[in-house]
Amino acid sequence: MSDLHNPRQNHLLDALLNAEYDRLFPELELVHMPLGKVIYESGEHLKHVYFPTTCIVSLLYVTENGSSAEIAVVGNEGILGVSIFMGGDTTPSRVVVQSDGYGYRIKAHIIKNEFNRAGPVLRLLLRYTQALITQMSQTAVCNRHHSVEQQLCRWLLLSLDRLSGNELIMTQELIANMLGVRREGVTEAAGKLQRAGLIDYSRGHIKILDRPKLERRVCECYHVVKVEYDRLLPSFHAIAR
Amino acid sequence: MSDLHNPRQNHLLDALLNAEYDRLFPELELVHMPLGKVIYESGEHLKHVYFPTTCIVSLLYVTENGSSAEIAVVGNEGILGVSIFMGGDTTPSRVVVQSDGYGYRIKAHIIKNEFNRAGPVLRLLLRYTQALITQMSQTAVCNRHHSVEQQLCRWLLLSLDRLSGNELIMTQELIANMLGVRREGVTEAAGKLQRAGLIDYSRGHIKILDRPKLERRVCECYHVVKVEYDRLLPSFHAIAR
DNA sequence: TGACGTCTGTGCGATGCCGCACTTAGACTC
DNA sequence: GAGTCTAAGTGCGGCATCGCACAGACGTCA
Repeated sequence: MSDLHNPRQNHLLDALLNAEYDRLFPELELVHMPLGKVIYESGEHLKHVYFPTTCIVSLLYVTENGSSAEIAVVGNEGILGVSIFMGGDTTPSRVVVQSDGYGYRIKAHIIKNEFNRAGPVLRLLLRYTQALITQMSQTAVCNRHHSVEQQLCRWLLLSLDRLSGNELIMTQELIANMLGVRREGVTEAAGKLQRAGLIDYSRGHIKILDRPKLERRVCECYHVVKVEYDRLLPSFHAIAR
Repeated sequence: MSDLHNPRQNHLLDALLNAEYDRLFPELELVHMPLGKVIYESGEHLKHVYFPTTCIVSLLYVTENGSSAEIAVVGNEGILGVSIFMGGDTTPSRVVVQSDGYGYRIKAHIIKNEFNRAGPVLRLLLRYTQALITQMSQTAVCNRHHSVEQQLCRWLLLSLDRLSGNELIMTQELIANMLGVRREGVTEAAGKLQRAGLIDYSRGHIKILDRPKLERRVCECYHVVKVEYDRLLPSFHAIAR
């Protein structure tokens, strides 16, 4: 495997002790996760958990009339498929790749076995799950109280935190689906940010020009979640090792 | 202790094997949970988990400007303070009693010890936590896409499911705080439901007259969550025993 | 180079919710 | 029975977002 791809790029895997890492390593399968790929369909029985390394993935809920809303974003800080070890084996959410990249996956029964050792892996995964719960809750509040523009800022920052560069490949149409708003609403909000010099975009490419200003314009929701992630998963090494 | 109060009124406690139940029983402390009582303040270090029996409790997130939104409802089907065993020891949410009643609490370190046995109690609590995650996620979607009236129906049904009778003690002002909308918005929605003969209310007393009609008027969110709870925590006995 | 498809911008009326102010109506107290 | 308090109803202007329609603008590929 090339230097390009290394399981330790995922923060959770990187936090493991050598003993656990060595047990899991042979079971890790590198997978390409292309833009738009549906990792789990709503209600589907989950066969693997995924540890994203360079991709970003969205957890979406889709309503009966076809509209959708993003519940959470997961990148190299996290894991997909928590319901496998939480005990449900499936969830009503749909999981879609939002930014092309790679990740490692591992068969459900392997991670379950590891989890059932009730050691550092269990503790790490549960702490991550709690951070995820915070993100979901804050999303609910944000949907209720904040403007499209603020939510767009939040979304950009969430994505940026999980990327190496400062450019996103993403159309306004797709962002609108994530946020559960109209495409025109995103156009308007993005236009404002562009005019203010915070971002620059064209035809599916978004460049972040001024992150500090973006952080000042975003609603509190972004910061609340970030603080909670940092608190729960600080130096990862301190938790699991 | 009178027959009125019995820990087995809480479904999670009721699902325990005798071995686990007998270990926990001496540690259970009956507590009155009066309307409006703040069980946990946002960010506070949690000292107990609570198993509601006759009360109903709301998980709220409060924004900087003072507006709030309910993230989830917990009654005798659940437990409060999941972050204790998830590993965070605290959460950014505020937890407030929404309907007067009782519950049992247990010291944090006791439930942690039990959890760390990695047996049926752990499995039960994690499955419950997953159900809770579903409720939170669906709340986020509902906040985004559904009308105040639909959300009021959902809220009424969620409360009703956790009560013995068909009457709620709750002002429209408080409901508005839970839903994160204006009081007048609730007045309008409740007026419609009353005129349609689904409910009857006056000065803080709400009677549900026609539950089936309420279920037909509610958005899908209610049903999605209910189905998931039933799936994850079916006959509780099957899980833990 | 030209044609087509996709992405983005704009204008419009409709709507649902907001914030505020004020009224009406039960319930409780003295 | 009068006064007081709280819960609930109503009216009005404002605003954000919606749904729809259509017009440019950029890329791609023949």
